[in-house]
Amino acid sequence: MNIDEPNAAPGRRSAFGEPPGSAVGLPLPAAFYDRDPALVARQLLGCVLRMVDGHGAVSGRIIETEAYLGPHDAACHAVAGRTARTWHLFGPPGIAYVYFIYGMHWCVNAVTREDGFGSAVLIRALAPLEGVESMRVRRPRARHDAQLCNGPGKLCAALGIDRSYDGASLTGASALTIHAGESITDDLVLVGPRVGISKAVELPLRFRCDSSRFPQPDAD
DNA sequence: CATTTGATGTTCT
DNA sequence: GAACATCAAATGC
Repeated sequence: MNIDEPNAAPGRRSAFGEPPGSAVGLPLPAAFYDRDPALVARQLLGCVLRMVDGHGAVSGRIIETEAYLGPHDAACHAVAGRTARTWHLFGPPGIAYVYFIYGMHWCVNAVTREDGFGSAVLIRALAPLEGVESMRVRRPRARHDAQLCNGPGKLCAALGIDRSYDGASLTGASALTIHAGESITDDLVLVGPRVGISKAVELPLRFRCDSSRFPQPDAD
């Protein structure tokens, strides 16, 4: 796979037997994540975050991300150093950094750059792809399917991501993975400052795209 | 519609 | 003790 174009057509479809139209590709390799988190955040748009448990696959296309650059970035958890909480944020590229926020929500990041450097990309929103029924069970208060995964806490609830996935590999051979998906051209990408940041520079580090342009999952 | 507020607990100052 | 990479219900138009 060419990590500079992870969603390019060749090799996009995986051999894992996804239903036709799921557009789930190969798991992204660790080298994909061993780069500038802002670039990784942009290129994760259109890729697929996927959880496989005893009940089957639950997944969604990534439609919003946020980059956290490193210890020099006042909004990044790495500013506090490598503590028990941020241990995996400083881990090798391609693992998950999962943390608990506001007393009730989990958030999942893809760790970027080399082992020992604390930077990551927060996965902020998904467009549901597989396992919508499981998502509805896990998020009974969501009134519409469009609201199952349209926030960082919501998508962790919908996929069942919690502390037990902190430090887990995202690159394959595990329950939680990120796969190549649909290519997102620049004209579909909206860029803005990070959400809810009072400190730190207001660089355009948030990336999002509209889910309506993607192939829709098969109706139930 | 938009804006405000309550829930809830960990982390850091 | 305050802040927090949030969510959903309640309130105000």
